[in-house]
Amino acid sequence: MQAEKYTEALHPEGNRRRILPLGAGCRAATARVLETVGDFALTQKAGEIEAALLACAAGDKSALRRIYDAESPRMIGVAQRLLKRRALAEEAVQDAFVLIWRHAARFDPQRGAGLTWIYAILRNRALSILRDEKRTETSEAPLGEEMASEEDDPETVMSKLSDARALHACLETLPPQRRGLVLLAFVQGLTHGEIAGRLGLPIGSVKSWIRRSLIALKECLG
DNA sequence: GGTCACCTTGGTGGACGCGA
DNA sequence: TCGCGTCCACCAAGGTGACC
Repeated sequence: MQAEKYTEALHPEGNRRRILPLGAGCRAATARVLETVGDFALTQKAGEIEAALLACAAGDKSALRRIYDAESPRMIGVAQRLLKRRALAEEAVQDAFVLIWRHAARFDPQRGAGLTWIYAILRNRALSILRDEKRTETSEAPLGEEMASEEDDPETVMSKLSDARALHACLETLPPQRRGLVLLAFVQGLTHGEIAGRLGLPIGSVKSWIRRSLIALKECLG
């Protein structure tokens, strides 16, 4: 497996066990939220990630290592949020880094932020794994479905980034505190309890705010 | 809108049985 | 006796309805 091979290269000591839920699907929105909760690191790091991606495109393996060290814990958190299972989340992250390395040359900073590109690939890979899991559960699933590998193509991923703009616009309509809650829950992967603890709110309020915010987002998206 | 209580779901660990 | 698989109870987290 290429993914396993690459994970070995990234972590020769085999130490891959780290959980730190945090991620970004939309850099601008996330940066604003993180600013709200007092974390400026992401905005500063975004430039470093893009630089590392460009270095990867030039064949610099250490650059990929830097991205892995900086983002893999958060990526696992995001993937785990989607896939529920730690093992699948790690698999998704490994696959994502293989794709990132393979297609780094196609990354275009003019079309989107590096973090956005990385997390779009990760999210897409996680969803593909999720589909595969469901497919194995239901043997009668149609065979002619679109192959996951096609969607894994970063070019396709990049083209889909525009679809996120509608969601981004709808997020903008939410009050900042509500937007922050939604992103903390679904982008950073924090549990309701963690959010409640961090913001000093009753857990019931966190649940209600998230729920009502999601309803508002659904209405906004039509 | 904020909060609480209840229900559902998924993960985890221990107990138990079975076969080598 | 040991290893493995299955079952079950418990717990944490998410979702939802209802009350204030």
